[in-house]
Amino acid sequence: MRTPRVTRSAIRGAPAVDTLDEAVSLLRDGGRRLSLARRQLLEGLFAVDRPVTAEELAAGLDGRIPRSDLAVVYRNLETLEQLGLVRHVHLGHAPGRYAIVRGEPCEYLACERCGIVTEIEPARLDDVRRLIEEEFSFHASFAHFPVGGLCSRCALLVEALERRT
Amino acid sequence: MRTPRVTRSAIRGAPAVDTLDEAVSLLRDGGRRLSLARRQLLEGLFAVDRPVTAEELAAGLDGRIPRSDLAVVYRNLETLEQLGLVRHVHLGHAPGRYAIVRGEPCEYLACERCGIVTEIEPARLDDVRRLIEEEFSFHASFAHFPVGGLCSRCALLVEALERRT
DNA sequence: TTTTTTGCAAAACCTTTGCAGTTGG
DNA sequence: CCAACTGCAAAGGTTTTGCAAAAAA
Repeated sequence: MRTPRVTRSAIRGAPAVDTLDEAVSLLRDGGRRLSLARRQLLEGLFAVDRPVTAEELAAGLDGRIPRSDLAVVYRNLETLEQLGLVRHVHLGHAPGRYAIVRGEPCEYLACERCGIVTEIEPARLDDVRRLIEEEFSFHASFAHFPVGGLCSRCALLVEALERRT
Repeated sequence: MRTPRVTRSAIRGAPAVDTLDEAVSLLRDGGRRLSLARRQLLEGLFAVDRPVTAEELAAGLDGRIPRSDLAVVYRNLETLEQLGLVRHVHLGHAPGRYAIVRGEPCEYLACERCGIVTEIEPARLDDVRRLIEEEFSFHASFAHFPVGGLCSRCALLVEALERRT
């Protein structure tokens, strides 16, 4: 783990960021400035409202915002994440995906074979979390690193392949 | 996901590889040759018997095996993984760690704050797996991507930090 | 005006690939 | 002998860093 760090957004019940104005306030509260690049980044994140890569953001989200510098995008995502306005998820080996913090973080199941990703409302994983908590005293979260494994389709496929061995 | 691929080792109940001789047999069965580099790699993996990085292997595992070329190490780990002799795990943002397939794959809990990694005997996660299977028809595994979250120490710490906000 | 942020270039980091030469079977 | 493998160098993909110039407060 390179940078152990826990932000507002990592915590259940952390306040959501519902509007650009609210985001701007939080930015200012954190002693940071609202640069043009920053405003456009936030606009893009609000506009798509799904986890996107830094690359996609720098490329302008298909014309939704002006293109910009990739390094600046990364730097600003990092800043916004520290302030709890943004969070990111690692889906398999793919580049990280960033999203504005709106309500509860989504959690994810990611098939390691076909790459399909399923969003899960956190409450639906509470039993799983409880079980892990009881057994291991560990507070599991699948918002930053998803549940890995095989989707039902791939599981069947793999089972079939195995039988033919 | 760059390379969707499922190997012998990803499957519960896949045969263990307990000795170098056995590994060599499986290598030959797969139509591959036992080069010096390959033998030394296997020796190293058997010697440490814990997940190590390609870098550590190329550096000779602190003198346990001769140093070697990193690209060759990666290529051979890939080969061995395809044959089901090796598997790897991604712990946080760190480089992948490779281990010989000995019995059941370990599964892991990885704290996202302090980086501590806990090995879990797979059977102890069967209830969790069952719950996820029933609810989402998804076959979870925490051998390749661990359970993320906070260890109890960090959870307490974060809670304390939160209260002071 | 002062501190923060940008823009660009370069590097860092992990991993893969190409290719000429060597080796294992 | 010949396919498989090595060794080296180079590139690929993602993310970070350094620094002079520009912009925010």
